[in-house]
Amino acid sequence: MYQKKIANTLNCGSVLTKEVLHGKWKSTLLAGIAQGIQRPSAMQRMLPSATRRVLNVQLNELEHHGLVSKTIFPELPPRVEYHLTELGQSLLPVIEVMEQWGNAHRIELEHALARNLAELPD
Amino acid sequence: MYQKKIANTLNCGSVLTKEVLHGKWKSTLLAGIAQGIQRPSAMQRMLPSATRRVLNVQLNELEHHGLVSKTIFPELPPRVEYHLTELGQSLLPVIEVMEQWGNAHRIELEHALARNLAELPD
DNA sequence: CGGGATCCCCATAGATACTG
DNA sequence: CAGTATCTATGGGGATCCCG
Repeated sequence: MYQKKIANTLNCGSVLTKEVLHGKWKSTLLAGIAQGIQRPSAMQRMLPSATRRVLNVQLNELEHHGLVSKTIFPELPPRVEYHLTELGQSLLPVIEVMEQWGNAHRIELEHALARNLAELPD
Repeated sequence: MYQKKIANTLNCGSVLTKEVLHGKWKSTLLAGIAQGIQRPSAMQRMLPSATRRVLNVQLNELEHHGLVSKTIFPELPPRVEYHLTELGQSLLPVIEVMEQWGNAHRIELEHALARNLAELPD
């Protein structure tokens, strides 16, 4: 019988942070929401290569993790807005640090990652 | 990640950072190496639940990404040491920020992650 | 001691179609 | 416009065995 994957050692804080950010579009979504991109349709415009389903899945995860809140307006046409919670806002500086490090070392990183990441203009 | 289908948007720096840290044990490995745990056998002692193979895979990735350097001593018994490169050292503050955020919000996060695990499909 | 090679499971996420 | 259901498949990571 295949045993469940070895649980992550949650006593390591960085692993918790990685867990919360785990997902292909999460950091981008959080940054986008922080910048005012709050409606799903706008997010799709921001990330045209992400499917609606995946965005929904990740938004749901972000919501369940307490990083964003979801507001449904009972209108026609339907309107939904996502906002950062306090916890989500507290994560922004962390994303910002990651953002800066990634940008600062973009050249070296892209070279090293070149075999794994295809270039996409987006 | 799934770059063969849809490549990650590399114009987002945080995605680069996530790519580099992508892997179950990478942040722990980097922190360990920074603290002087440089030999594979020591890493296994530090992470007894990680298999040797996975540690090797992730160490190879870290090396390939330019975060660590590998030194092989042609001795008997064989000896190998990993050291942080400058790039790897520059990443330490980033991990530290993630570490602190994760620790600061441990309670809420563990609650949210546990709740997430409890949510099974109907 | 250190590092592969092989096999296998399942979580993430892509494509598509459908509902309200 | 927003969200869900089903299907598919890539690849991360676990177990195990074998080599220098």
